[in-house]
Amino acid sequence: MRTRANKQSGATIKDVAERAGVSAMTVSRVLNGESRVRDETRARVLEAMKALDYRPNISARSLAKARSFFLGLLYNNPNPGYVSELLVGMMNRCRQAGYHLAIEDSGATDSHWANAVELVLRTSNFDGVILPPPVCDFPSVRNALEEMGVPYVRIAPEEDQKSQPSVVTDDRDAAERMTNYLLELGHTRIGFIRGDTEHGSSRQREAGFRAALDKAGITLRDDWVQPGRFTYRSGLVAAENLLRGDDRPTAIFACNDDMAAAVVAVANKLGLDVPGQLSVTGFDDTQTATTLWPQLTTVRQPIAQMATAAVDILTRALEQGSEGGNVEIRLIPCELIVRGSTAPPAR
Amino acid sequence: MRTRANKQSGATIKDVAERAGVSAMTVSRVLNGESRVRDETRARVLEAMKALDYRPNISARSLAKARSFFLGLLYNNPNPGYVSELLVGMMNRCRQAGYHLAIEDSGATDSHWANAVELVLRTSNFDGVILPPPVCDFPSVRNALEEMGVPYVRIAPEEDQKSQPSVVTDDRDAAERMTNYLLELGHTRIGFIRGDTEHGSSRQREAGFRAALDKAGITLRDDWVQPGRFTYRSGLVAAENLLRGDDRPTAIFACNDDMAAAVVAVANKLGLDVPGQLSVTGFDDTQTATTLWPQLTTVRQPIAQMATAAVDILTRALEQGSEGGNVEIRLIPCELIVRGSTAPPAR
DNA sequence: CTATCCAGCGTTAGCGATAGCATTCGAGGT
DNA sequence: ACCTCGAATGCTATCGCTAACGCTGGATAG
Repeated sequence: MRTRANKQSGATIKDVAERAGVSAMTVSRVLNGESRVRDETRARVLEAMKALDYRPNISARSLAKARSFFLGLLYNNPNPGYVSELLVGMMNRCRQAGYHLAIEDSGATDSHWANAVELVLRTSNFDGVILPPPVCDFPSVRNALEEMGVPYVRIAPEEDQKSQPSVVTDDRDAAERMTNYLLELGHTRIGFIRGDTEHGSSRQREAGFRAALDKAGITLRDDWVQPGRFTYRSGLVAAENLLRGDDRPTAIFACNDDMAAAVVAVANKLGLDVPGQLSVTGFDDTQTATTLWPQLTTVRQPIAQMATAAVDILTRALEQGSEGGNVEIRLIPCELIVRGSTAPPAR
Repeated sequence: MRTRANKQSGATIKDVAERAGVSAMTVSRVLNGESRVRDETRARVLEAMKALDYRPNISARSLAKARSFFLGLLYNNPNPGYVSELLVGMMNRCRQAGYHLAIEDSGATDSHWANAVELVLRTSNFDGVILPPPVCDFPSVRNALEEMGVPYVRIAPEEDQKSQPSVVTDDRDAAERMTNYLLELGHTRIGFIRGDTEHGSSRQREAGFRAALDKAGITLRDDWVQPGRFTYRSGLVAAENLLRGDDRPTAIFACNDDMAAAVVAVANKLGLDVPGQLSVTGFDDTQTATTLWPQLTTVRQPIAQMATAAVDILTRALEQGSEGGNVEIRLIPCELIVRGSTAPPAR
């Protein structure tokens, strides 16, 4: 055939073999870094590869090895900063491990994903898949993956933390620490803005927040807990509800940085000084946290590190096949970052 | 062989063929939606596929067709918001066109990329590659791609705009329009913060800015043009230089939103009211623009749309092979977005 | 009534690489 | 001198799919 549109217009493994005076198998061995090749032979092969500008055909390799060396990231349009960091962490480790990373989105909710995932997997043959939140908690996605026998690792899942390999954080604990920090500053009138209820982390954070208040013996006012959806816009509404009137909190714990940014914006509009009259805390330490004035006191999730860990777990599992019976869980702790948006309450 | 680690533990095309009582070739035809199959036969095949839960092996197909149906995005860690929008636009079109998107990063500069790109292409067999800024202007990357014969499309390139398929914007014109808007508000004392000189768009924007001032007969003070690198931090420095002392501009044109955010932050620190005492404009309309208070007057680049266009050009070129001799260039215009960060100057 | 044509399908021959043995060959044991 | 053994390499059969071409039988043209 030898189409000219064929990418493999260059040399194939056979050409290299011929030129080096060995069999194709030996070239393959050199290619895969196997040991049973004499140094001199290896040198000849390498030279031939260079001379012919040989490039192995990945599809052929994938077919023969029944591996694609592609990992899929199935994500659901969360925060750009979050995704961006995920990608950085993943790509680093992928490169090290000799994998490539493909991304698939379906800006839809749980139900839409069932089909989307099926379609993706039908046309892609990923060796494994990584599920960040909130996709990691979509039952339909997990079902589809399990039915198709595709290994996956979840990042910061809420459900079934122990049954499947995953990377988890200590959101709850971090939220408690953050709240304690506010208490130590002297705040007792603290408002709270929830995150998207679809995300398990929202519940974790609220639990930590409440636990800290409980331990301090402070009763939380119902109207000081406002719903939010992790978006700036939802934060605006929540902040207005919390700050309207004179009987307002002296500190607000927002479940992520974007909503905290909204709180700062509303405070500015109302002429409230941050942090003089109102302390604000965020969560995630995304770029937003340092793009504001004042910069946000927040909790850093080492997202890139989590992503790296996820790839790590996945590739390791792939290398050792299905034998390694035990599911690997890795805990990555959060860190409290104190910046300019918090101060002791005005008296 | 029939490894059990083999993904293809399920049915192959032959099994389907057998069950449907046809040849494998016919199944392949059904799979690829070719027409020369009787409806009844097609139905039998489809049924057999469903019954056996058949999933085509992508590697085998890629090998036979000499196409991978994977596109690569080579990016260089710009702004998360930018990347995020790129991804959205690309993935949508990719899905429609039956392609997958893989991303590759090498948080390095031009020189580092030469090797990185080679390595990537040696281990990936993308059908084509998309180069957003600033990678699109790295000669080493383009050379590598051309040597390896991999088609590529550039987004918003500065060099060689006409020699290769690309998606371009009217940065220059948009900057001029933005400047005119400030002039119309009555500003004559306008400061400017440059972007990263590695990005061609920086120069375009500055050119547009200067052109508008020229036409209005306003001479630009040298110390009112400050360097910047598109980062928030560089914006802080630039803003402090512009705003220190009393003889300061009444408006500042920052080359992107993050730097504009920094200007707002510095203004707040100095007790300058935005927009009352200082108008600020950004560029890109990233998330930052609406996460601030006041929200930024800025220029929206329809990034997602540009990304879509890039995929479009690339896939179209791939479908028609190397025949379609003419290079496709698509221009996507920017849009001026007026928000709260600009107002007439105080008198 | 025969030649032509084409829709509909099958056969064959790869695509480029790797797995699993088979083979060779020299070193060391007895 | 014979045998065993293991390191280095080759042979062959796939991996699953598709391109290219070949065959068939009925519709159509003349």
